[in-house]
Amino acid sequence: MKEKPFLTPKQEQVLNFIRKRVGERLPPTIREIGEELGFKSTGTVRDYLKALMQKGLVKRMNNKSRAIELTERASIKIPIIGTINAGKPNLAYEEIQGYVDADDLFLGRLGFDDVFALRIKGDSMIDAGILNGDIAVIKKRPNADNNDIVAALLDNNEVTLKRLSSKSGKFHLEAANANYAPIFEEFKVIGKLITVIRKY
Amino acid sequence: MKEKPFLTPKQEQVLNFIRKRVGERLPPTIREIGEELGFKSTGTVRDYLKALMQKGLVKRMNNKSRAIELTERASIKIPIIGTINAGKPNLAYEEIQGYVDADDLFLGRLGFDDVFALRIKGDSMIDAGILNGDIAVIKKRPNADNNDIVAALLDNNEVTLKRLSSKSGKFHLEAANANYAPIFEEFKVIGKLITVIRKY
DNA sequence: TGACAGACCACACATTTGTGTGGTATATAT
DNA sequence: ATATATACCACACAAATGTGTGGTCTGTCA
Repeated sequence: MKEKPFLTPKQEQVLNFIRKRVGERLPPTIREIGEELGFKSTGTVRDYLKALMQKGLVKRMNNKSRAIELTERASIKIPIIGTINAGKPNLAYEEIQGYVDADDLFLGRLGFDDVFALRIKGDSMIDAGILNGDIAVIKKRPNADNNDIVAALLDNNEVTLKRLSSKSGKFHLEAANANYAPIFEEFKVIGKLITVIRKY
Repeated sequence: MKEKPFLTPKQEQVLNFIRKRVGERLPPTIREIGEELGFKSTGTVRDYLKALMQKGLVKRMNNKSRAIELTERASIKIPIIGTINAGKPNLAYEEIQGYVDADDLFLGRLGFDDVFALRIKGDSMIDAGILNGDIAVIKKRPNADNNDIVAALLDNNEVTLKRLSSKSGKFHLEAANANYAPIFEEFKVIGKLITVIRKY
Protein backbone atom coordinates (compact mmCIF):
# COMPACT_ATOMS: atom_id res chain seq x y z
CA MET A 1 0.00 0.00 0.00
CA LYS A 2 1.34 3.35 -0.95
CA GLU A 3 1.34 6.34 1.27
CA LYS A 4 -1.47 8.59 0.30
CA PRO A 5 -0.01 12.05 0.64
CA PHE A 6 -2.30 14.72 1.88
CA LEU A 7 -1.54 16.86 -1.11
CA THR A 8 -0.43 15.90 -4.55
CA PRO A 9 2.78 17.58 -5.68
CA LYS A 10 0.91 19.88 -7.99
CA GLN A 11 -1.59 20.80 -5.36
CA GLU A 12 1.26 21.69 -3.11
CA GLN A 13 2.80 23.85 -5.79
CA VAL A 14 -0.44 25.73 -6.16
CA LEU A 15 -0.72 26.17 -2.42
CA ASN A 16 2.84 27.36 -2.14
CA PHE A 17 2.36 29.88 -4.85
CA ILE A 18 -0.68 31.22 -3.06
CA ARG A 19 1.29 31.32 0.17
CA LYS A 20 4.03 33.23 -1.53
CA ARG A 21 1.73 35.77 -3.05
CA VAL A 22 -0.25 36.23 0.12
CA GLY A 23 3.00 36.82 1.93
CA GLU A 24 4.02 39.33 -0.66
CA ARG A 25 0.83 41.23 -0.13
CA LEU A 26 -1.59 40.45 -2.98
CA PRO A 27 -3.25 37.08 -3.38
CA PRO A 28 -3.15 35.94 -6.99
CA THR A 29 -5.97 35.79 -9.49
CA ILE A 30 -6.95 32.50 -11.00
CA ARG A 31 -5.20 33.38 -14.21
CA GLU A 32 -2.06 34.41 -12.41
CA ILE A 33 -1.91 31.02 -10.76
CA GLY A 34 -2.38 29.33 -14.09
CA GLU A 35 0.30 31.40 -15.68
CA GLU A 36 2.78 30.65 -12.95
CA LEU A 37 2.23 26.92 -13.01
CA GLY A 38 1.81 26.64 -16.74
CA PHE A 39 -1.89 25.90 -16.91
CA LYS A 40 -3.57 27.10 -20.02
CA SER A 41 -7.10 26.90 -18.73
CA THR A 42 -8.69 28.77 -15.88
CA GLY A 43 -10.78 25.69 -15.36
CA THR A 44 -7.70 23.75 -14.37
CA VAL A 45 -6.83 26.25 -11.70
CA ARG A 46 -10.36 26.16 -10.41
CA ASP A 47 -10.11 22.42 -10.12
CA TYR A 48 -7.06 22.84 -7.93
CA LEU A 49 -8.67 25.50 -5.84
CA LYS A 50 -11.65 23.27 -5.38
CA ALA A 51 -9.38 20.49 -4.19
CA LEU A 52 -7.58 22.78 -1.78
CA MET A 53 -10.88 24.05 -0.47
CA GLN A 54 -12.16 20.55 0.10
CA LYS A 55 -9.04 19.80 2.07
CA GLY A 56 -9.71 22.85 4.16
CA LEU A 57 -6.59 24.74 3.20
CA VAL A 58 -8.05 27.73 1.47
CA LYS A 59 -11.25 29.70 1.62
CA ARG A 60 -12.70 31.85 -1.09
CA MET A 61 -15.35 34.45 -1.64
CA ASN A 62 -17.51 34.19 -4.70
CA ASN A 63 -17.08 36.63 -7.52
CA LYS A 64 -14.43 38.57 -5.71
CA SER A 65 -11.11 39.06 -7.36
CA ARG A 66 -8.12 37.65 -5.54
CA ALA A 67 -10.33 36.62 -2.67
CA ILE A 68 -8.30 33.59 -1.75
CA GLU A 69 -7.60 33.17 1.90
CA LEU A 70 -5.36 30.68 3.58
CA THR A 71 -7.04 28.92 6.43
CA GLU A 72 -5.44 28.52 9.80
CA ARG A 73 -4.29 25.18 8.62
CA ALA A 74 -2.48 26.47 5.58
CA SER A 75 -1.36 29.91 6.57
CA ILE A 76 2.22 30.92 6.50
CA LYS A 77 3.92 29.36 9.41
CA ILE A 78 7.35 28.88 10.69
CA PRO A 79 7.99 25.38 11.85
CA ILE A 80 9.10 24.83 15.39
CA ILE A 81 11.44 21.94 15.20
CA GLY A 82 12.55 19.67 17.92
CA THR A 83 15.13 17.00 17.51
CA ILE A 84 16.80 16.80 14.18
CA ASN A 85 17.80 13.56 12.64
CA ALA A 86 21.48 13.62 11.91
CA GLY A 87 21.14 11.12 9.12
CA LYS A 88 19.42 13.61 6.90
CA PRO A 89 21.24 16.32 5.11
CA ASN A 90 18.50 18.85 5.57
CA LEU A 91 16.25 19.68 8.39
CA ALA A 92 13.93 16.84 9.05
CA TYR A 93 10.63 18.54 9.00
CA GLU A 94 8.95 15.35 10.01
CA GLU A 95 9.95 16.24 13.50
CA ILE A 96 8.12 19.48 13.53
CA GLN A 97 6.58 20.09 16.90
CA GLY A 98 4.26 22.81 15.83
CA TYR A 99 4.09 26.03 13.96
CA VAL A 100 4.41 29.64 14.75
CA ASP A 101 2.01 31.65 12.74
CA ALA A 102 4.11 34.19 10.98
CA ASP A 103 1.49 36.87 11.29
CA ASP A 104 -0.05 36.65 14.65
CA LEU A 105 3.16 35.55 16.22
CA PHE A 106 3.68 39.01 17.35
CA LEU A 107 1.11 41.49 16.23
CA GLY A 108 -1.71 39.26 15.33
CA ARG A 109 -5.05 40.82 15.41
CA LEU A 110 -4.22 43.60 17.75
CA GLY A 111 -5.57 46.93 16.82
CA PHE A 112 -2.60 48.90 15.75
CA ASP A 113 -4.06 51.90 17.45
CA ASP A 114 -3.41 50.75 20.95
CA VAL A 115 0.05 49.47 20.39
CA PHE A 116 3.36 51.19 20.46
CA ALA A 117 6.91 50.20 20.93
CA LEU A 118 9.77 51.28 23.09
CA ARG A 119 13.34 50.68 22.30
CA ILE A 120 14.97 49.63 25.50
CA LYS A 121 17.79 51.74 26.79
CA GLY A 122 19.91 50.48 29.59
CA ASP A 123 20.08 47.31 31.56
CA SER A 124 17.54 47.83 34.28
CA MET A 125 15.45 44.87 33.15
CA ILE A 126 18.29 42.60 32.25
CA ASP A 127 17.34 39.92 34.73
CA ALA A 128 13.99 39.67 33.01
CA GLY A 129 15.80 39.00 29.75
CA ILE A 130 15.11 42.44 28.36
CA LEU A 131 18.29 43.87 26.99
CA ASN A 132 19.53 47.18 25.78
CA GLY A 133 18.31 47.69 22.25
CA ASP A 134 15.38 45.31 22.46
CA ILE A 135 12.05 46.44 21.16
CA ALA A 136 9.28 46.27 23.70
CA VAL A 137 5.82 46.19 22.22
CA ILE A 138 3.35 47.77 24.57
CA LYS A 139 -0.39 47.62 24.62
CA LYS A 140 -1.85 50.83 25.96
CA ARG A 141 -3.70 50.43 29.21
CA PRO A 142 -4.17 52.70 32.17
CA ASN A 143 -3.59 49.88 34.60
CA ALA A 144 -2.14 46.45 35.00
CA ASP A 145 -1.87 43.61 37.44
CA ASN A 146 0.68 42.90 40.07
CA ASN A 147 3.86 41.51 38.55
CA ASP A 148 3.06 42.65 35.05
CA ILE A 149 5.84 44.41 33.26
CA VAL A 150 4.56 47.84 32.38
CA ALA A 151 5.58 50.98 30.64
CA ALA A 152 5.18 53.73 33.17
CA LEU A 153 5.35 57.45 33.03
CA LEU A 154 7.41 58.98 35.79
CA ASP A 155 7.19 62.43 37.27
CA ASN A 156 10.15 63.62 35.29
CA ASN A 157 8.27 62.83 32.10
CA GLU A 158 10.31 59.80 31.32
CA VAL A 159 8.93 56.51 30.30
CA THR A 160 10.38 53.44 31.83
CA LEU A 161 9.79 49.75 31.59
CA LYS A 162 9.54 48.09 34.97
CA ARG A 163 7.74 45.38 36.81
CA LEU A 164 4.64 46.47 38.64
CA SER A 165 4.71 45.29 42.19
CA SER A 166 2.43 45.74 45.13
CA LYS A 167 3.62 45.58 48.65
CA SER A 168 1.19 46.35 51.42
CA GLY A 169 -1.48 47.50 49.02
CA LYS A 170 0.48 50.16 47.21
CA PHE A 171 1.98 49.73 43.80
CA HIS A 172 5.54 50.52 43.02
CA LEU A 173 7.96 49.74 40.21
CA GLU A 174 10.78 47.29 40.37
CA ALA A 175 13.72 46.88 38.09
CA ALA A 176 15.01 43.47 37.21
CA ASN A 177 18.55 44.28 38.16
CA ALA A 178 19.93 44.42 41.65
CA ASN A 179 21.79 47.62 40.84
CA TYR A 180 18.58 49.56 40.52
CA ALA A 181 16.42 50.56 43.42
CA PRO A 182 12.65 50.19 43.31
CA ILE A 183 10.71 53.27 42.38
CA PHE A 184 8.21 54.41 44.97
CA GLU A 185 7.53 57.81 43.50
CA GLU A 186 4.47 58.80 41.58
CA PHE A 187 3.99 57.10 38.25
CA LYS A 188 1.29 56.35 35.78
CA VAL A 189 0.91 53.07 33.98
CA ILE A 190 0.57 53.71 30.29
CA GLY A 191 0.67 50.21 28.98
CA LYS A 192 1.51 46.63 29.48
CA LEU A 193 4.33 44.72 27.88
CA ILE A 194 3.04 42.14 25.49
CA THR A 195 6.02 41.24 23.37
CA VAL A 196 9.74 41.63 23.31
CA ILE A 197 11.60 41.42 20.06
CA ARG A 198 15.30 41.32 19.58
CA LYS A 199 17.00 41.31 16.25
CA TYR A 200 20.53 40.10 15.78
CA MET B 1 -1.20 81.45 8.08
CA LYS B 2 -2.88 78.22 8.72
CA GLU B 3 -1.14 74.96 9.25
CA LYS B 4 -1.24 73.02 6.06
CA PRO B 5 -1.71 69.45 7.14
CA PHE B 6 0.02 66.83 5.08
CA LEU B 7 -3.22 64.98 4.55
CA THR B 8 -6.75 66.25 4.54
CA PRO B 9 -9.02 64.43 6.96
CA LYS B 10 -10.73 62.58 4.15
CA GLN B 11 -7.48 61.58 2.58
CA GLU B 12 -6.42 60.17 5.88
CA GLN B 13 -9.64 58.22 6.16
CA VAL B 14 -9.03 56.69 2.79
CA LEU B 15 -5.47 55.85 3.70
CA ASN B 16 -6.52 54.32 6.98
CA PHE B 17 -9.09 52.18 5.30
CA ILE B 18 -6.48 50.91 2.90
CA ARG B 19 -4.15 50.25 5.79
CA LYS B 20 -6.83 48.31 7.55
CA ARG B 21 -7.67 46.19 4.55
CA VAL B 22 -4.07 45.55 3.70
CA GLY B 23 -3.52 44.43 7.26
CA GLU B 24 -6.53 42.19 7.04
CA ARG B 25 -5.13 40.51 3.98
CA LEU B 26 -6.90 41.85 0.89
CA PRO B 27 -6.41 45.37 -0.35
CA PRO B 28 -9.72 46.93 -1.33
CA THR B 29 -11.07 47.62 -4.77
CA ILE B 30 -11.86 51.15 -5.76
CA ARG B 31 -15.54 50.50 -5.33
CA GLU B 32 -15.02 48.98 -1.91
CA ILE B 33 -13.25 52.11 -0.80
CA GLY B 34 -16.07 54.23 -2.13
CA GLU B 35 -18.65 52.12 -0.42
CA GLU B 36 -16.88 52.32 2.91
CA LEU B 37 -16.45 56.06 2.85
CA GLY B 38 -19.77 56.82 1.24
CA PHE B 39 -18.60 57.90 -2.18
CA LYS B 40 -21.04 57.23 -4.94
CA SER B 41 -18.59 57.58 -7.76
CA THR B 42 -15.53 55.57 -8.54
CA GLY B 43 -14.08 58.74 -9.95
CA THR B 44 -14.06 60.25 -6.49
CA VAL B 45 -12.06 57.40 -5.11
CA ARG B 46 -9.62 57.64 -7.95
CA ASP B 47 -9.13 61.29 -7.17
CA TYR B 48 -8.18 60.34 -3.64
CA LEU B 49 -5.88 57.61 -4.77
CA LYS B 50 -4.24 60.03 -7.12
CA ALA B 51 -3.68 62.45 -4.27
CA LEU B 52 -2.23 59.74 -2.08
CA MET B 53 0.03 58.62 -4.87
CA GLN B 54 1.28 62.12 -5.45
CA LYS B 55 2.12 62.35 -1.79
CA GLY B 56 4.07 59.15 -2.10
CA LEU B 57 1.94 57.13 0.25
CA VAL B 58 0.57 54.50 -2.06
CA LYS B 59 1.65 52.81 -5.22
CA ARG B 60 -0.57 51.14 -7.76
CA MET B 61 -0.35 48.86 -10.72
CA ASN B 62 -2.43 49.66 -13.74
CA ASN B 63 -5.41 47.56 -14.62
CA LYS B 64 -4.82 45.18 -11.76
CA SER B 65 -7.56 44.61 -9.29
CA ARG B 66 -6.79 45.51 -5.71
CA ALA B 67 -3.26 46.39 -6.67
CA ILE B 68 -2.84 49.09 -4.09
CA GLU B 69 0.36 49.03 -2.15
CA LEU B 70 1.38 51.10 0.80
CA THR B 71 4.77 52.65 0.40
CA GLU B 72 7.43 52.52 3.04
CA ARG B 73 6.22 55.88 4.12
CA ALA B 74 2.64 54.82 4.69
CA SER B 75 2.93 51.23 5.71
CA ILE B 76 1.68 50.02 8.98
CA LYS B 77 4.08 51.05 11.62
CA ILE B 78 4.32 51.03 15.32
CA PRO B 79 5.64 54.22 16.77
CA ILE B 80 8.69 54.12 18.97
CA ILE B 81 8.10 56.74 21.54
CA GLY B 82 10.56 58.44 23.73
CA THR B 83 9.70 60.84 26.42
CA ILE B 84 6.06 61.39 27.08
CA ASN B 85 4.68 64.69 28.09
CA ALA B 86 2.85 64.34 31.36
CA GLY B 87 0.64 67.27 30.60
CA LYS B 88 -1.23 65.38 27.95
CA PRO B 89 -3.83 62.81 28.71
CA ASN B 90 -2.81 60.55 25.86
CA LEU B 91 0.48 59.51 24.47
CA ALA B 92 2.15 62.43 22.91
CA TYR B 93 2.93 61.14 19.52
CA GLU B 94 4.79 64.27 18.69
CA GLU B 95 7.66 62.73 20.51
CA ILE B 96 7.88 59.75 18.29
CA GLN B 97 11.46 58.78 17.74
CA GLY B 98 10.84 56.51 14.84
CA TYR B 99 8.77 53.67 13.64
CA VAL B 100 9.00 49.97 13.66
CA ASP B 101 7.60 48.53 10.52
CA ALA B 102 5.01 46.07 11.65
CA ASP B 103 5.82 43.67 8.88
CA ASP B 104 9.48 43.56 8.51
CA LEU B 105 10.07 44.12 12.14
CA PHE B 106 10.65 40.50 12.49
CA LEU B 107 10.08 38.45 9.41
CA GLY B 108 10.39 41.06 6.84
CA ARG B 109 11.36 39.96 3.46
CA LEU B 110 13.03 36.81 4.51
CA GLY B 111 12.26 33.84 2.40
CA PHE B 112 10.12 31.66 4.55
CA ASP B 113 11.89 28.68 3.20
CA ASP B 114 15.11 29.19 5.05
CA VAL B 115 13.62 30.16 8.34
CA PHE B 116 12.47 28.11 11.21
CA ALA B 117 11.89 28.63 14.85
CA LEU B 118 12.91 26.93 18.03
CA ARG B 119 11.09 27.25 21.25
CA ILE B 120 13.70 27.61 23.90
CA LYS B 121 13.82 25.06 26.62
CA GLY B 122 15.91 25.64 29.65
CA ASP B 123 18.06 28.44 30.86
CA SER B 124 21.38 27.81 29.20
CA MET B 125 21.28 31.12 27.33
CA ILE B 126 19.78 33.16 30.09
CA ASP B 127 22.71 35.53 30.34
CA ALA B 128 22.17 36.40 26.71
CA GLY B 129 18.62 37.35 27.53
CA ILE B 130 17.13 34.26 25.95
CA LEU B 131 14.69 32.72 28.33
CA ASN B 132 12.80 29.50 28.66
CA GLY B 133 9.79 29.65 26.36
CA ASP B 134 11.17 32.28 24.03
CA ILE B 135 10.90 31.73 20.34
CA ALA B 136 14.17 31.82 18.50
CA VAL B 137 13.88 32.50 14.81
CA ILE B 138 16.71 30.86 12.95
CA LYS B 139 17.95 31.39 9.45
CA LYS B 140 19.33 28.23 7.99
CA ARG B 141 23.03 28.34 7.27
CA PRO B 142 25.73 25.72 7.37
CA ASN B 143 28.15 28.05 9.07
CA ALA B 144 28.42 31.21 11.09
CA ASP B 145 30.93 33.61 12.50
CA ASN B 146 32.68 33.62 15.78
CA ASN B 147 30.39 34.87 18.55
CA ASP B 148 27.22 34.37 16.57
CA ILE B 149 24.47 32.60 18.39
CA VAL B 150 23.68 29.51 16.40
CA ALA B 151 21.38 26.55 16.36
CA ALA B 152 23.59 23.52 16.30
CA LEU B 153 22.99 19.87 15.87
CA LEU B 154 24.78 17.72 18.39
CA ASP B 155 25.89 14.14 18.09
CA ASN B 156 22.97 12.92 20.12
CA ASN B 157 20.63 14.39 17.52
CA GLU B 158 19.58 17.24 19.68
CA VAL B 159 19.40 20.81 18.58
CA THR B 160 20.71 23.43 20.88
CA LEU B 161 21.07 27.15 20.80
CA LYS B 162 24.52 28.32 21.82
CA ARG B 163 27.11 30.87 21.10
CA LEU B 164 29.70 29.88 18.55
CA SER B 165 33.16 30.50 19.85
CA SER B 166 36.60 29.87 18.51
CA LYS B 167 39.57 29.38 20.70
CA SER B 168 42.85 28.47 19.15
CA GLY B 169 41.34 27.99 15.74
CA LYS B 170 38.73 25.42 16.63
CA PHE B 171 35.05 26.22 17.09
CA HIS B 172 33.09 25.15 20.10
CA LEU B 173 29.76 26.07 21.64
CA GLU B 174 29.28 28.15 24.71
CA ALA B 175 26.27 28.57 26.86
CA ALA B 176 25.39 31.93 28.33
CA ASN B 177 25.07 30.60 31.82
CA ALA B 178 27.92 29.79 34.16
CA ASN B 179 26.21 26.58 35.19
CA TYR B 180 26.71 25.06 31.78
CA ALA B 181 30.02 23.85 30.46
CA PRO B 182 31.16 24.64 26.93
CA ILE B 183 30.56 21.96 24.36
CA PHE B 184 33.66 20.75 22.60
CA GLU B 185 32.13 17.70 20.99
CA GLU B 186 31.21 17.36 17.37
CA PHE B 187 28.39 19.56 16.20
CA LYS B 188 27.01 20.98 13.03
CA VAL B 189 25.78 24.51 12.64
CA ILE B 190 22.34 24.47 11.12
CA GLY B 191 21.46 28.09 11.36
CA LYS B 192 22.04 31.45 12.84
CA LEU B 193 19.86 33.25 15.32
CA ILE B 194 18.28 36.29 13.76
CA THR B 195 15.44 37.16 16.07
CA VAL B 196 14.16 36.39 19.49
CA ILE B 197 10.53 36.87 20.31
CA ARG B 198 8.91 36.65 23.66
CA LYS B 199 5.23 36.96 24.27
CA TYR B 200 3.81 37.84 27.64
C1' DT C 1 -15.00 -3.79 -16.29
C1' DG C 2 -16.73 0.17 -14.38
C1' DA C 3 -16.32 4.14 -11.22
C1' DC C 4 -13.75 7.76 -9.81
C1' DA C 5 -10.01 11.06 -8.97
C1' DG C 6 -6.18 13.53 -10.89
C1' DA C 7 -4.70 16.39 -14.54
C1' DC C 8 -5.53 18.81 -17.84
C1' DC C 9 -7.86 22.17 -22.18
C1' DA C 10 -11.31 25.19 -24.78
C1' DC C 11 -14.48 28.59 -24.60
C1' DA C 12 -18.47 31.33 -23.73
C1' DC C 13 -20.40 34.32 -20.44
C1' DA C 14 -21.25 37.05 -16.36
C1' DT C 15 -19.30 40.12 -12.98
C1' DT C 16 -16.18 42.77 -11.08
C1' DT C 17 -13.10 46.15 -11.38
C1' DG C 18 -10.26 49.79 -13.41
C1' DT C 19 -10.19 53.83 -16.73
C1' DG C 20 -11.58 58.07 -18.59
C1' DT C 21 -14.28 62.05 -19.81
C1' DG C 22 -17.07 65.58 -18.37
C1' DG C 23 -19.66 67.86 -14.95
C1' DT C 24 -20.92 70.87 -10.38
C1' DA C 25 -19.75 73.49 -6.30
C1' DT C 26 -16.81 75.62 -2.72
C1' DA C 27 -12.81 77.61 -0.85
C1' DT C 28 -8.22 79.55 -1.04
C1' DA C 29 -4.22 81.59 -3.44
C1' DT C 30 -2.27 85.18 -6.65
C1' DA D 1 -10.55 87.68 -11.71
C1' DT D 2 -8.58 83.48 -12.60
C1' DA D 3 -6.27 79.79 -11.43
C1' DT D 4 -5.83 75.74 -8.41
C1' DA D 5 -7.13 72.29 -5.03
C1' DT D 6 -10.68 69.95 -2.55
C1' DA D 7 -14.69 67.44 -2.93
C1' DC D 8 -17.69 65.30 -5.03
C1' DC D 9 -21.23 62.71 -9.06
C1' DA D 10 -22.68 60.29 -13.53
C1' DC D 11 -21.71 57.39 -16.92
C1' DA D 12 -19.75 54.69 -20.63
C1' DC D 13 -16.33 51.54 -21.75
C1' DA D 14 -12.65 48.33 -21.52
C1' DA D 15 -9.97 45.15 -19.26
C1' DA D 16 -9.48 41.87 -15.76
C1' DT D 17 -11.34 38.24 -13.37
C1' DG D 18 -14.56 34.63 -11.82
C1' DT D 19 -18.01 30.96 -13.38
C1' DG D 20 -19.61 27.06 -15.77
C1' DT D 21 -20.18 23.44 -19.16
C1' DG D 22 -18.21 20.00 -21.67
C1' DG D 23 -14.71 17.59 -23.07
C1' DT D 24 -9.84 14.18 -23.19
C1' DC D 25 -6.48 11.00 -21.17
C1' DT D 26 -4.47 8.27 -17.46
C1' DG D 27 -4.16 5.59 -13.60
C1' DT D 28 -6.11 3.35 -9.47
C1' DC D 29 -9.52 1.00 -6.69
C1' DA D 30 -12.97 -2.65 -6.24
